[in-house]
Amino acid sequence: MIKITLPDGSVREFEKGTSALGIAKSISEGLARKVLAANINGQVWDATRPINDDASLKLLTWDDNDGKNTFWHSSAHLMAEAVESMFPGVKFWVGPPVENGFYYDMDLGDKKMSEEDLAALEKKMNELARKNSEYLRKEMPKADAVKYFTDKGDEYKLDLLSNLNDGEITFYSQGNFTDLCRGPHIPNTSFIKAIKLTSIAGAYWKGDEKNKMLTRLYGVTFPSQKQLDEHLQMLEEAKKRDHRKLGKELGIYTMDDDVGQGLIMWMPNGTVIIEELEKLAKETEQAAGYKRVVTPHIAKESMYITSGHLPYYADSMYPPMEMEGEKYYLKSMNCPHHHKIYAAEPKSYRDLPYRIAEYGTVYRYEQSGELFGLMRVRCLHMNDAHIYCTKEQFNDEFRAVNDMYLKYFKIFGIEKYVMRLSLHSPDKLGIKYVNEPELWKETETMVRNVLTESNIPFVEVKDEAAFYGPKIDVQIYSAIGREFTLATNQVDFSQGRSFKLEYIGQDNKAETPLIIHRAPLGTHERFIGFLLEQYAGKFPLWLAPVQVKVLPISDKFLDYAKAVSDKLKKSDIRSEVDDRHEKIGKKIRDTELLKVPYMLVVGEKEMNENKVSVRIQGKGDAGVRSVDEFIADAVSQIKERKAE
RNA sequence: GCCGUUGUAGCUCAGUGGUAGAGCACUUCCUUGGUAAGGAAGAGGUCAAGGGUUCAAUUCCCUUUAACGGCUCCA
Repeated sequence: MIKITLPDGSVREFEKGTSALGIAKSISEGLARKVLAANINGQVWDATRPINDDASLKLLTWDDNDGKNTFWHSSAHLMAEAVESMFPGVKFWVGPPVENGFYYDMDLGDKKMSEEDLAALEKKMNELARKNSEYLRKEMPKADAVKYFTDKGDEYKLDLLSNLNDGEITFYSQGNFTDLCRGPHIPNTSFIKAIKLTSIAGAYWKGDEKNKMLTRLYGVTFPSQKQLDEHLQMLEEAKKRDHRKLGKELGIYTMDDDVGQGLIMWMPNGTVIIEELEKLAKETEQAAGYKRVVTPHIAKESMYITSGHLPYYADSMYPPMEMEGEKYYLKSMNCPHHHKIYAAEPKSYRDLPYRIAEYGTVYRYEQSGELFGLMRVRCLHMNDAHIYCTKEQFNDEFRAVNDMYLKYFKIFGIEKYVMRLSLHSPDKLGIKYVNEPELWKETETMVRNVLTESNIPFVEVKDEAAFYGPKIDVQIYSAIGREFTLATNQVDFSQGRSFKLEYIGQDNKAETPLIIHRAPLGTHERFIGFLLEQYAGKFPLWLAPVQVKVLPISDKFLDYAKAVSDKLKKSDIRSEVDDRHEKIGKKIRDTELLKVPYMLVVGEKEMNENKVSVRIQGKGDAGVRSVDEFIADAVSQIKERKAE
């Protein structure tokens, strides 16, 4: 007999060699039908695998992440079985679960798979799933496994094997499919009730662009059709929030082939938002002791050699223009220009911290395949600033920048983000990172300490630093789930020396300042793209391009509507009149769809009493009020930058 | 940059080897209507661009270009 400790702490005895599934059955049949896998002593196991020693056990179902991942991993095997039956000779690489489903990478040889094959593959998978095939685990000596794949001519699995030790080799089979696999898997294929293959894509083998491109097939499965339907419904909803769709519908921005890829043209509505954001940034930065500067869009090659950017980023800069024997580059960052401003006048320690800010326009030649709506573009406007400070001042300065982020996040109601401490990778010193191991260590510790002291939760990621120092990135997710860096706060211990920046210390000796690069509002492009999705196009009053639309009941009240609108404009409220010859229902509908926060309906009653009938976007009729009352209220909401 | 898909009216999308269609938007007219779509008429397209096959190409093939889904990259 063995002793099994359950999650509630109770200990029960079972026959040696019983499985998690057997234990589930002893509790209830209903539970047993839901068990996908089990956590045994902290490790995820097959629910059917015999347990031979005392253990702690947690049964895993769809509601556990590990259970769900096991389900999707097993689905990937089922998909592979279907692919193998339709594409004989296919060689498989790996097929892991991912956030919303699973994929399998494969080499189809000279065969091609197109989206038309997906329906047939789904059908095949459904057939195979209904066979209730069990997932069978088999251990094998490494030598046998190597022989098996050598005979098969499968270089991919041989590559996987080369990283495994003897005694660790396990195979799983279901139906006619056998795969080298660590497992675990669900008990049998009948659990997989609803299947959707979502897309075909290319993916470099081992994620390295020098390697062969494999075919990656994505899918998602569920234990019931209802869950799949809900999932698909959710994806549809997410698409409605996509900033590219909303940006077009709301007249925020446009792009044009004649202008060029990734070059955003801000339309009047988008420009209003830009100006509001800049106003916020200027107020905030002025209060925090920043001075504003303005710098040109181009600079000579020599500056980017000094800065050290050219060797690292030449590929993603627009090629240089030649003028009178000099090469000029469009700037892809503002820092070098700002360093020149720092250097323009001698500095004493009394001048530090020296903080200069600019909404700088930079150009980056991003790879064409990476361009993505407003989130990844080639011309961007950065909420940039550089702080030059002493080592002693660093902590306070860096922390003040973090506080500024958090203040902004509160204004915009940003709650779903991840703070990422991005560190260097020691093996890439001198290649991707400046070769200063000691300074890296020192500054990384400084940054980590600021985060810890401020009680800000964060994750640490290696090999994501800037070439000149570690940084904190704020990671957000687009409506369709893509990850982006929204804002960034970086330490730079390198460029100060490259530019020979100095200040005279108390001891009358020249010192090099530390530099903080920061962009709490990121770029206009990415930030507004993010806001569009965050608000689903329903901007709070202070940001809304059109804040109020006055809707006359009929043309007879057009003059009154215009008078009301003019009065609003005098109080700096962005107001328009709907002067079309349409019925009020139509005007309301169209204004609702444009997500204008307030509609003021005016007819005979309102005109006679100098009032307006207020309607709130998405909420409906909010009653009659005097014009002055409405204005006072709106102005205070705008001034406070109220979230709603 | 790489793999795959797509490109038809301002927008969303049908359709076809014999020089194109809907809804919305737009223009004009009728209607002056009280809280999410009033009616009628009209205008609008080198069917992404270039080349090829064909008696004939928007449709089939090739190249280019752009967008989209991924991969790689992201100071």
